[in-house]
Amino acid sequence: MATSTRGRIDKRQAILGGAFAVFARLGYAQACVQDIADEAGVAKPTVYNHMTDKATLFRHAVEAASQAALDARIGALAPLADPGDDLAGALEDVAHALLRLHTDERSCALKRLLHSEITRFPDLLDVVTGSGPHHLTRALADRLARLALSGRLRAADPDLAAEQFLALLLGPLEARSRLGTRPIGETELHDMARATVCTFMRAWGQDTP
Amino acid sequence: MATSTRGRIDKRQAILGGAFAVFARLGYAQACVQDIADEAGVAKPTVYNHMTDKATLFRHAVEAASQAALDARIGALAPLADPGDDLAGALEDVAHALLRLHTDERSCALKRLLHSEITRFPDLLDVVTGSGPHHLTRALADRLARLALSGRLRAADPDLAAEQFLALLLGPLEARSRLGTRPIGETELHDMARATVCTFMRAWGQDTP
DNA sequence: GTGGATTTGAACTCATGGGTTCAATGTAGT
DNA sequence: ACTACATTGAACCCATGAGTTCAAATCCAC
Repeated sequence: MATSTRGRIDKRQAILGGAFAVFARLGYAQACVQDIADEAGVAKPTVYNHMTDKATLFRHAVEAASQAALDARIGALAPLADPGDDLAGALEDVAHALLRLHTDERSCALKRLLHSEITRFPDLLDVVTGSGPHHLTRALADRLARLALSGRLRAADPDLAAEQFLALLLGPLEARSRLGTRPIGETELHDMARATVCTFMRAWGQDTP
Repeated sequence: MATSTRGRIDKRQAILGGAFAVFARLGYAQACVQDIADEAGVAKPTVYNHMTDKATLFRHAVEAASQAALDARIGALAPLADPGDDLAGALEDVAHALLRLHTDERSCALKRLLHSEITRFPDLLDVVTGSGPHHLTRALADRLARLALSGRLRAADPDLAAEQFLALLLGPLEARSRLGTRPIGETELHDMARATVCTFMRAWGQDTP
């Protein structure tokens, strides 16, 4: 047939990718395995050749997407390693990058899937605590602790500072994006990043200017 | 006995209540109408006597629960109408009340349902924008504007202040409650409220004390 | 009581979809 | 070329559950 089956390419990747795409589009219950197989360009028995269940298929797909999202987010913290002499500017860059990463299609879908299926798949909590906001908070706290040590931020409680920075940044997202159904314009993202950094520096910047 | 259709109205409430309970427990797709009828203490045809669809049943149940949640949350802002001379204390009371309201069983279930079914029921967005965080933010912004007028807060942008207060307060909830699957202790709630108010006052309190 | 509407249980129809089977058809490695 | 295995399409089995039908039971106003 004219299908794209080229030898022994690892179909597993195609299946996981297609699975996440379909789950993201339809949710767990509404996604049927045939749709996933079609999306992956693969026959249905092939899916069951690699994954025993629809459930484990879901788990693996979410796990992979979750890990990828975490890597990207932690990577976005890089400018804080050497912020130069414009700390607020570096924070704003990081804030904007994080906003972009949290508003893209896959991230919104991932968040929806986690929220909706967490009762049916309680073991996804391990994936979340392993790659969810907790790890990102810790990574950010590490950066902030360094900055506090060099006297550019209040020294007290970098964990709390990181938690509040992310809260200030990402909290308004839900309402503004209408639960992730509305894209947010680039200028609005910049405004949100600036407002976050401005308030954050008032609360956590070096006192006695 | 007030109306000639008393029975009808009673059953309708029971059905809506049971529907929300079952939807909250199982999600939309997994909840079957028979379960809902049982939960409501009613026969299945009676459900279809009041609601044409499983879908409209879901809509009405979510709408009712959403409205109730909004009323409670806006009610929790009351102490800000007359905060006395301890503004931080009043803010902390409000913060704590809001945290309690956002962590109870029904609120978590409601949030899960909205996130998971928003793609299948886009019209629920109207319910959300009508009774979701947006209205709460506006109500809080009104209170903060009054306080700013009397010189007890920075005057600039009460809308932003309200948005950031709620973000600081509710943003950390997601990670701490593990997506709503873990109850948060009373002392931890108090700590969160205090940390929020402390940071909020540093950023938005009257400058030059 | 009586009559009209409502509720009820049980059985029914029908569509969906998870998971399997199987014979035919590649595809690798040797 | 030959063998061992992966893949494929199509059909199949079977559980689940939405929505309906209907006769019997129940309720309410008058």
